[in-house]
This record gives sequence, structure tokens and C-alpha cells, in this order.
Amino acid sequence: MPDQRELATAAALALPRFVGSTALFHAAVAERMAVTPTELHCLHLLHGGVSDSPSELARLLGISTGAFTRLLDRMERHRLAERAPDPADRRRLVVRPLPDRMAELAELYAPMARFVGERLARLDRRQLTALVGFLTDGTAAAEEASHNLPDVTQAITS
Amino acid sequence: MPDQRELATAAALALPRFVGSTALFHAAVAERMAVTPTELHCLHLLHGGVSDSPSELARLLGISTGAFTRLLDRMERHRLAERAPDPADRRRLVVRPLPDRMAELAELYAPMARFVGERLARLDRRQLTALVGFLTDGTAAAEEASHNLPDVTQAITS
DNA sequence: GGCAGTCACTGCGCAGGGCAGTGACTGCAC
DNA sequence: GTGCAGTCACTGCCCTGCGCAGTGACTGCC
Repeated sequence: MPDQRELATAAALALPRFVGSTALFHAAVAERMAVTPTELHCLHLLHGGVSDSPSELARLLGISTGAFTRLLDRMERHRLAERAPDPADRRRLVVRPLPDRMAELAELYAPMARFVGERLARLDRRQLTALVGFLTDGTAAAEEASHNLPDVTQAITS
Repeated sequence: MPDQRELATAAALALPRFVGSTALFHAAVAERMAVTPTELHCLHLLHGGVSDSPSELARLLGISTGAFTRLLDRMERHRLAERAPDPADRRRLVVRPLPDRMAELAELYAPMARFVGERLARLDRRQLTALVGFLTDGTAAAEEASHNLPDVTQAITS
């Protein structure tokens, strides 16, 4: 029976593997939908209602606004999203997800969604609280760490 | 005080955000090291001792062997890894990580590693067991789902 | 009314990756 | 042993997603 310390080590090892396999899963879904990973990521942001502003979406996706314009072009072509004018500010526009291919997306994610649902249902309140706390704080920590990377400016020769 | 069902929902929502922010963190680290995300991913695989075979690494990274050759070229140029002949099979070669820039990598990951360590230390055995189980099974589920995507072959017109 | 700032957008160049083919090598069949 | 299919890393060629820098439209502050 593993003690607390061993379990913590196991968790620390399992974490990157989980993240890695999840990334590959997303890549596989994107490929199956004939869509780039960035487009898929954007679709998730739109679907989750995180934002509908091009500049903000570009920032969240980690790409430039110029690249986002092209990305939107592709997404419109593939009927994943559409542009709409922003009534409040005529410079801006609003990005809206299209329902056209959402069913397809849901179908691809169904197995994973089912797994998550079933697995979470087997946890009690204390376990779920710990999980939610870890994920939430981890999200904040990752964002904070992204914007606060230590300076390790070393020269690359060649 | 949230009940079990609400907590499960919260966890299901927190999960994709965590994965997303983690992905962006990796991208930020890669950029800071002047390295592509794929190279960084490869570096993790090498560092974790997952494999040292080019074809297997290519498979794990989700790229072709041809692309991996170029990736290895870049990694050698940046002193991240080196090629070595495989004594058992002269077609093969062995990829070895170089210690040169490992300190730099560790430094960039230090904040996140510290967070994970501290956060995990606050959990009890039952909570850790749940977390490890979720991550481990999640990894397996993601891999299985990647290779078993439902057929949603729809035509993209244009 | 001018002016700096912000918005989405566009030409251009770059680089990572896929594809298909190549030579070197292995191990199995016979 | 000798052939032969399979596998290995590698190489041209091409495609495409993205950054960069500049542009016109528009906003809001002074």
C-alpha cells in the first residue's frame, strides 16, 4: 500500500503523460476533422463562450492578429464560424461559432466525455474538491508562469 | 457547500482549461528556449527515458520519420540531443539527450514544478489515489480514443 | 477638429511538417 | 548461402500555418 509520498510522486509523473496524451488526442481530432489544432482550439473557445473578439481570441490562442484573420477565413470556409459586425464598435467584429459541424465535433469527443463523466461520478466530495482545486490553481499557475518565465537568455550559435 | 454533482461539473469544466493553459505554458517555454514545441516535447520524452528510437519518438510525437530527422538535426544544432549508432542494429541509431541546456529547461519549469509539489503535498492518500487514478486512466483513454476515432468523414467543399 | 491608439486585414518571407522515394541494413524462407 | 521482403534513417520537393510589418478604417481623448 503506497504512502502519501509515493502517491505524490506517482501523480507528478502521471501528470505530464496525461497532458501529452491529451495533446495528441486533440491533434488526432483536428486531423480527423481536417482542421488545424489551432482552429480546433479556437472552436473550443468559441463553444465555451470564452470570448468572441478576434484580438482576444488571437491572444488566447497565442497567435498574432494577422494569423487569426487567416484562421477565421479558413474557419468560415469550413463552416466552423462566421464573422458578424460589432454594432458598438465599427472597427471590431464578433466571431460566432456555427452549429453546422458541431455534431461532428461532439461525436469525436464523445468517448472522452463519457470517460470523464463516468470517472468523476466515482469520486466522493473530498476527492472532487481536491481535483477541482488542483486543476483550477494549476490553470492559474500555468498562466502566471507563462507570463513570468525566468530569464535564461542564452545564445544559440548557428 | 457544493454537492457531488456540482463538483463533478466543475471538474469537467476545469479540466479543458487546465489542459489549454498547460499547452500555452509549454508553448511559452519553447519560445523562450528558442525551440519548437515539438522539440520540447521530444526533449521531455528523452529526459523521461520513454524511448531513444527515432521511429518510436516520431510516432510518440505524432510526426513522420522524415520530419523527425530534421527535428533531430535542429536538436543537435541547438545542443539538445545527439545521435549515436545502435550497436545491435546498424540501420538504427540511438537518440541521447545532452545535459548542456538541461539546467535552463529545469529553471523554466521550476515554478510549475514547485506548484505541483506543494499542491500535491497538501492532499491526503485518498485524494492522491483518486488523482493518480484519474490521470492514469485518462491517459489510457486519450490514447485509446486517438486510435479509435468515430468515422465522421464529411466532405469539405472548397 | 486634430491625433494617438486600436481594430481587422494584407503582402511577404520563413520554417516545420507531409509525402514519396532512396540506400543501407536485417532477418526470414528456402 | 542466396535471394527478398521488410524496416531503418534519411533526402528532395511542396504545402501551409504563422510572424512581421505596414495599411486603411474607426474610436475616443484632449
